[in-house]
Amino acid sequence: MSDKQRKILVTSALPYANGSIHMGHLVEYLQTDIWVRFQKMRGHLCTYVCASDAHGTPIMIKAREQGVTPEALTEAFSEEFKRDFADFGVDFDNYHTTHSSENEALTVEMYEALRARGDIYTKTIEQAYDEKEGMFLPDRFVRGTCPVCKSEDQYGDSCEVCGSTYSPSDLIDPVSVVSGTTPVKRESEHYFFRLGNYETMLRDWMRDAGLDKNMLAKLEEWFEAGLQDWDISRDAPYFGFAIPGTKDKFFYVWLDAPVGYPASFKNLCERRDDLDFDDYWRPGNDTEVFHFIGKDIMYFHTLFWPAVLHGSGFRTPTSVFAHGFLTVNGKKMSKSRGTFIKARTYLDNLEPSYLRYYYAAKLGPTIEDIDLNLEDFVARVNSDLVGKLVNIASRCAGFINKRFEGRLADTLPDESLFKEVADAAEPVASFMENREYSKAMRQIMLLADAANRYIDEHKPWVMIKDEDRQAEVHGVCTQGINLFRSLMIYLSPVLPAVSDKARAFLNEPAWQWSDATKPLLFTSINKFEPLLTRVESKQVEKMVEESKEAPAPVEDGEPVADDEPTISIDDFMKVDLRIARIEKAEPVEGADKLLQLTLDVGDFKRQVFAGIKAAYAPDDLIGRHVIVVANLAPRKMRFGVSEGMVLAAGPGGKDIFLLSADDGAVPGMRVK
RNA sequence: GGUGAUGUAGCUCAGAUGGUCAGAGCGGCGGACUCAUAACCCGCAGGUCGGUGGUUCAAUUCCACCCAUCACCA
Repeated sequence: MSDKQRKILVTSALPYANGSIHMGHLVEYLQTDIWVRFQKMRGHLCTYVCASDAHGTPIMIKAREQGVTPEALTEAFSEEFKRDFADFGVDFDNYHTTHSSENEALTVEMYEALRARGDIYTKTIEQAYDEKEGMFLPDRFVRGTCPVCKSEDQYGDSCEVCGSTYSPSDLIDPVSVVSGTTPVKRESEHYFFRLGNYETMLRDWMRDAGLDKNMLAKLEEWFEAGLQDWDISRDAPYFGFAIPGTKDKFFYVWLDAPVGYPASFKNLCERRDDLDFDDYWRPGNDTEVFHFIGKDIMYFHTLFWPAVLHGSGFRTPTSVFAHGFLTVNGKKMSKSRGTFIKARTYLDNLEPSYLRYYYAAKLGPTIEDIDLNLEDFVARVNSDLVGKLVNIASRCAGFINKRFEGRLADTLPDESLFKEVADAAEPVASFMENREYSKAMRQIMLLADAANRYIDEHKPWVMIKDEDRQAEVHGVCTQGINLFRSLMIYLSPVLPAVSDKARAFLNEPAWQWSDATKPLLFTSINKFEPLLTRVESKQVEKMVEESKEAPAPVEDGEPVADDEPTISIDDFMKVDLRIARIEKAEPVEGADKLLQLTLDVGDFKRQVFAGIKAAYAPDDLIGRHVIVVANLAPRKMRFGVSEGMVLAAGPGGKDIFLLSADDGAVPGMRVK
C-alpha cells in the first residue's frame, strides 16, 4: 500500500533542562511520537531525535544557586526527562544534549559559513551589568519599578502591569536578580546575524513547506513588520559555546539550540550504519526533515533556523508543524488548582495509554489550543477504549478459549464487514499522515461500534446453547477478534503498550499497517488478559491533589493566574477613584473607538484614552464631571500613554454611559 | 491598542461552494440483553449554531459591527 520507502527525520522541540516535564510538554512529544510510530508502521525509515536544551543564563544561574555545575544540573534533568519520556512511551531513536561536541562543531561550522558570506557583523550595545557577579544581565534578570506606570518589581524588558516595553536601563531603582545589587550600564560588542538578507529565501521556503494557514498568517505579520537582525552573542560568563576568535563571547542559546537537532542526529549516525548525516542535512537529497514545535517558538523555527541553515550550506526543513497550548479544565494550568501536573505525578497515578489516547482524540493539525478536561478524560477513555474497543476482544475471547481450544476459525462469516474495516486502512492512514488524529480516532471508534453491533446481532451467547450452531459461534467470535485486531493495528501508534499486549494475546510478531487488511485465521491465540483497566475518578482526583501540594518547581513556567472571587475592603481601597473635569476631548487619528481626554483632577491633570467615541461627541463632554481611576497603571497604547480610566457602564459601542457625580463634587475629590 | 484564532445541545467536539446543515460521542431518560472491565444493543435530546445589523428568493454557513475567551506583538 505504501509508496516507496521514505527517509524521514523528525524532531520535537528540545526541552529546557531546568524544570520538569509537565502535561503541556507532553502534547508535543506524544503528538510527535504517534506520528513517528505511524511512519514506521507504514514501512518508512523514520528517525526521531531530540535533546536537552542545556545552555543559557537561566541554567547557569540555577546551577549556581544549587551549588552544582551547569553540566551536572542539566545532566540530572536530562536523566529525569529520559525516564519520563520512556515511561510515556515516547520512543526517541536518540536523546542527546546541546552541550555536546557534535553540537559545538556544527554550530561553529554554521557560524563560520555565515561569517564568510558576510551575514555576521558586530555592533556595540549597552547592557545592564552586575558588578558584584561580574556578568551582563539579560533583561529578565533585572527587576525594578516600571518607568511608565511606577509598578514595582517589574522585569527589565516589559511591565506586566501596564504592558509597556522598555530597556532595563529605563527602570527606576533597577536591581540585579542575581546579586541584589544595582546594575550599571556597560558597553559590549555583540555579534549580529543579518536576517533581513533572507526575506526572499524565507518566503520561498515557507511556500514550499506547505505551512498551516494560521502559521502563514502569523509569518506574514512578521514580514510586514520587517525582519530584524538577530543578536547571536552573549558575554562571559555564559554557559554555552565560545565564539571562535573571541576571548569572552558566547553563542546565544537560541543559536545553538536548534542545531541540537542535527547534532543529536549526527551522534546517532555514529552508531547506525543505515543513517548518513549528509543524506539528511545537505541540500539535494530526497530525505525529509520535520520539526514539531509549539506555536510560541515559531519565530525561531520558521525564520532564524531556515535562514541559518540555508546560509551555511545546510538543507532547510521540509516543514515545521506547530501545535497549540494545553489548558486543563478550560483554563491555564495552575499550581493552586492542581492542574499544573508534572509528567511524573501523572505516571504515579495513571496509565500513559489514557493520555496518549485522549490527546490523540483531540489533536488536529492546527495551532489551536487543546483542553484536557479531566471529567471528559475519564468518560472518554472508559467509554472508547475500555467499553468499545477492548470490549470487542473481551466478549469474544472467552468463547474462543473455552469452547474452541483457543483456535480461530479458518474463514470469516462476514467478509464484507471485515472489508469495511480493512478499507479504512488508507483513509485512516491519510488522517494520521496529516496529523488529523482526532478524525482518525473518530473513524476508528465508529468501526468499533459496528463491531459491537455485529456481535450483538449474532448473539453467540444464545447460539452456544445449541449443539448444531457451534461452528457459527466460532465464526462470529473469530470475526469479532479480527475486527478488534485490525482496529488495534490502526491504534498501535497511539497505544503502543496496549498494542503489544494485544499482539501477545494473538500470538503475532510486530505489526505493519497493511496487516490490518489481512485477517488472522486458523491459528492459536492465548488466554485473554485485560488489556486496559478503567480509569477511576479517584485516581484523577489523587493526581490533582498531589499536584496541588507540589512545591513550585518550574521557573520558566507560564505565569499562573488564579481566581479571586471576592476582594477585601483593603483591596477596594487600593483603587484611587477621583472626580475629574473633562478639559479637552478630541478624536484620535487612526482609532475607531477612542477619544483622547484631558482631565482636570484637582492638583494634577491626566491624559486618558477612552473607548467612548461611538457614544459621545467630543464637544458634549467638555466641562463634564466624570470619575477616573487615578492610580491605574499607565498603559502604553499605539497613540500615546493613557494615564487612567474613566468609569462608564454598558456593553459598549453606542451603549456606553459615563458615571458622574451629583452637584457639589469638585475635581480631585476622592470617591469611596 | 494592533494582528490572528476561537465562540454549535449539560460536557468534549464534527459540520457545509449559503437551500435534507442542525450532527456525533459522553452524560441524562426509557427499553432490551447478559457474551463482556455496570461494558454492549435499541429508542428519546427539540440547542434562536455568541449578539446585532446587512447582502440574498434563502445564512448558523457571505459581509460589517459588537461581545467573550485565547495567543502573539520578536
